Amino acid sequence: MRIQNKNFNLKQIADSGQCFRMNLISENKYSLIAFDHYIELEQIEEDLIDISCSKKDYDLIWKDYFDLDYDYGRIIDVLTSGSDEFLKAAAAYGSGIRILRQDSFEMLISFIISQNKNIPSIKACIERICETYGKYMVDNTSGTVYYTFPTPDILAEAKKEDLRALKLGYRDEYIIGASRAVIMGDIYLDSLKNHSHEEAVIVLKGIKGIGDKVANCISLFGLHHIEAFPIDVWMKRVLTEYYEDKFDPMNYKGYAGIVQQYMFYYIRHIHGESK
DNA sequence: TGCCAGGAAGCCG
DNA sequence: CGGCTTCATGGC
Repeated sequence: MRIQNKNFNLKQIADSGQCFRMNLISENKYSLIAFDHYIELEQIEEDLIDISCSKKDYDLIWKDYFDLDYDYGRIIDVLTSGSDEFLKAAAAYGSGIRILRQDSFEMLISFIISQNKNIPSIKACIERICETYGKYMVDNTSGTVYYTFPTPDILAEAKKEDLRALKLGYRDEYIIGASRAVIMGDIYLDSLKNHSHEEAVIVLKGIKGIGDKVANCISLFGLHHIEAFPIDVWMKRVLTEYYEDKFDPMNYKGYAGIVQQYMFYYIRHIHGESK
C-alpha cells in the first residue's frame, strides 16, 4: 500500500533511537516488527512510502503507529523560523522524524535494557529476548520468520539465570521486576497514557531500574507524552556544548519531546554517525 | 587496555 | 540534596 505523507522519512526514524526493531534490509527499504506484525517499508520519494500491508491494516494499525495524523511540519516551521541556530539546523536535518506510538510494555522493557548501552547492543539484546520468549511467526507475503516481543506474564516468570544468558547483564532482575509490577497491577501502563507526563514519570520511577532518563523515554515513546524530555549522554553533550547547560525545554511546552528527538538525531550525526 | 554506551542503585557527607 | 562507586557486556 502506497501512502503519501510529509515529514515521514524511514531512515531518520530507524536511526532516531526510539525504536529497536526497525532495520535496513536493502536500499531505502526497512523491515519492522511491531505488536504482532511484520511489515516492510520502502522510501520511494521524499513524501512517498510503500508499506507491505493491506488498507485495512494501514487504517487500523500503521496510520496510528506512525502518528500520521499529527502535523510535524508545523513544529519544523516554528523551529526553522526561530532564532535558535542549533535547533534550526537540527529540525531541518531530522524533518522526517516522527514519534512512533509503540507498545507500552515493549518500551518499558526496551528502555530498561537501554541503560548504559549503545543502540546496536540494545537491539541485539532485544532480539535475543524475542527469540527466547516471544512467539514464532512467519510473514505470509515475504516468508520471513520473526518473533514477537514477549508478553508481561512470560517475562514475569522468566528465570534470572536464563535472562543472564541473554547477555543482559545486571538488568535481568529489573526486567523481571518490571514485568511483575505490570502483572500484579502495581502499574497500569495504558492508563498512564491518560495521566500527565509528570504523573507517569513518578509512577515509572517507582520501579527498580527506572530512573529519570528511562522514565522519560518510556513516557515519550511508550505513552506518547510528547512533552517528555529524556536527557542521555548525547543530550548532555548538546546541552553543555551548545547551550552552556541553560536550555529550557519549557520554551517548547507541550512538544519538547519532538524537539529533543531532532537534537538527539542531529548531535549524533555531527559526532560522526556513530551508530 | 581502557573507555564508552539513549543510566540507575547504593552509599556517604 | 549532590557526588562517588559499582554494576554486565560488547565494541573500538
